[in-house]
Amino acid sequence: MALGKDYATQECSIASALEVIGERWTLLVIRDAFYGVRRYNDFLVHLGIPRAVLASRLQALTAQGILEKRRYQESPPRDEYVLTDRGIALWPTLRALGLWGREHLTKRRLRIFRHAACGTELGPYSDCPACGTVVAVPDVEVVPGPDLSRDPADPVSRALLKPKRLLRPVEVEPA
Amino acid sequence: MALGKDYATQECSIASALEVIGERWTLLVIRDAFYGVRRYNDFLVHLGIPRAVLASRLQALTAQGILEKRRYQESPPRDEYVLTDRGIALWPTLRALGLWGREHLTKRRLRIFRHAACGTELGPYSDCPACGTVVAVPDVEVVPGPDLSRDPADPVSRALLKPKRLLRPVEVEPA
DNA sequence: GATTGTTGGTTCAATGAGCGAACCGACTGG
DNA sequence: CCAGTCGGTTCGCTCATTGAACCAACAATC
Repeated sequence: MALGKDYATQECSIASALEVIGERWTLLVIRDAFYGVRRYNDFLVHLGIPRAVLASRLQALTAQGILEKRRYQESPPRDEYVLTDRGIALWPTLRALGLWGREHLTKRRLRIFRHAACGTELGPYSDCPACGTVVAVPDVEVVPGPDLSRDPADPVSRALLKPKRLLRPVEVEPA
Repeated sequence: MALGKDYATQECSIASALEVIGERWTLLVIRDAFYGVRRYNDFLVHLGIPRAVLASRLQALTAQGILEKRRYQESPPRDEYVLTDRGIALWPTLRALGLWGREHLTKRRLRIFRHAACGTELGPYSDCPACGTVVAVPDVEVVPGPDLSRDPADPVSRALLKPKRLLRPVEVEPA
């Protein structure tokens, strides 16, 4: 919220959190990072976000230590943005938000999250009902649900149709 | 948010959720509702939110079925806003967000959430470590933590210094 | 019965953030 | 040499947010 003044006066960790991740688009950028999106252009086409806004969000998230900018080739110089531990710690929030949206708004099963080790669908707290443990983020597998469109327009969405683990880089085939 | 166009094209329950509760101030209004704030003026002084924005948010949340407008006296006609079941279902999201903010940003214990029945501090998923159950929202007690200021300026914050259960109306003493 | 205060708003001008389109520099591949 | 890609920046336009002022319905006080 643009560091809008007023949240600061709230003595509240929720307000502090919103100060950092509460702006428009920010949480969707982070969601995409969990799905393995790492590059400027992939965020761009997948989110349909204005370029200037994306640049601003990536910079802010990097400054906050939620994303890390990492050089992955030298010539031409190219960077990718990956979640830090602090960013990964947002998973329970995203999970709770997605579950609420699914149950109270969309009522569709768009994506299913499973324990990669055993294939069991995760409980609301990213727990594996079969193994009785809380599943770490890298061990979560995302698979398309029955209500997800099978032929999306953009290449990133198409790449995300393949089952994959969270955080693993998505493989976008060049147009 | 603002029903900005683009979230709509995302096939994602997180995006849908953000469409509804992602605007500036919205989640803080909901947080206050959990804390027992119910009246226009109490939201106003506690949040320091512009009047027009508060009116707009309350109306939107009511339209979405997250808050319910309820007449509590006839003359003069006065309404209060209380959380519906759909609103109460946002508790895990708020809890996750607050925990993240506390651990990665503020690093202070501002408020402590306990199981009212046994007094045990809640785990990250609103579970009671002592009883081994997930604690329902009305059974959660909020008490001020060691790092919370003891003499806040506004009367609502002052009223919230008393331990109380979530959702129970806060008793603000008239100025 | 006139005045003041409380509650819950609406209206207004000024500012700031988001938007889409255009542009740009560094490089690659043909 | 030319076209194309990637990761941005710049530029107007529009729309949302802000803070201050105003307002209507009533209650309590003088």
